Amino acid sequence: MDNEDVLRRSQAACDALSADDDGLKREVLTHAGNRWSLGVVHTLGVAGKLRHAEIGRRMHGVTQRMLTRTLRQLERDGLVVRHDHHEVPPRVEYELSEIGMGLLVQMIPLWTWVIENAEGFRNARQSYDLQVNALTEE
Amino acid sequence: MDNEDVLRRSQAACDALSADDDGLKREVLTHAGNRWSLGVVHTLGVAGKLRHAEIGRRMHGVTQRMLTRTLRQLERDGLVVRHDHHEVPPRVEYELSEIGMGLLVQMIPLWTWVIENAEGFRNARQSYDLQVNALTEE
DNA sequence: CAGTATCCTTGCGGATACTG
DNA sequence: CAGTATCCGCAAGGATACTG
Repeated sequence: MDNEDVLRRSQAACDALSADDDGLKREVLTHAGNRWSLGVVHTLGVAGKLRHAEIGRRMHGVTQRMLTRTLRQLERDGLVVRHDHHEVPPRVEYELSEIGMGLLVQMIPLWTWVIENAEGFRNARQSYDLQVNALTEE
Repeated sequence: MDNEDVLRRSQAACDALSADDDGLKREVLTHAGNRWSLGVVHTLGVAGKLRHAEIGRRMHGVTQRMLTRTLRQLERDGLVVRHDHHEVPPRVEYELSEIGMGLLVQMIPLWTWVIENAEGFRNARQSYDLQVNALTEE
């Protein structure tokens, strides 16, 4: 993919995102950036079908509230399927949908790239913050 | 890339993101999900070097405040370079950095996929909302 | 177990007015 | 022109306690 190709394809993609009348696509993209979404998608992708508590155990730091909220959002976006077995005590399992698996696949190159460029982000931020401090201390 | 390969690579990527002590990588990902970030990155990618007002003109609906804020954030993340010519009246130009161009490239497959699956999202949301309405109206 | 309910803080997004 | 300053509403994220 050469430089022109990049621009042509990004043009097409951004046109489509701009013409996004109801904001649905941007919303999905935003949700993907939320605190726990990527972790849940990944966890379910790796492990298959999991119960609520089991997901919580595998993800460090998530509270019950945020896990429930994230799962509801992912379910609403069609990325996760909720299986309620209607038992007492309750047993509810979650798994990635087809489309959710698709997202997982699409996210991987981006994640990999972000990880590879982490040092660059850190350096950029440091020099930026230094500059700002120097200015405000004048 | 077969199914196992997907899982192996997502495992590696998510391990790296989980070990993200300072949250820097997640932060960059979150910023990419913000309202105007993608548009600015795209606009600069297509047009090259642009002035503040020129970016505003090319992006429908953005306010001065949000544009400035978005540019500051992108600059802090190292995705955008700010050229202040120190003239009166002020002339400031922005352009994508190398690393910013890299993000643009990485985002394209994801955007394309989101656009292609927009119908899926819409359907998922509709049936979800219908179910919720049916439950709360009981 | 799988959630709600409540309360809180933070930051996004936006409108409007002002300035070097 | 390229921003600040000030206001607002809203949703994300989190802590804690309670429930069928």
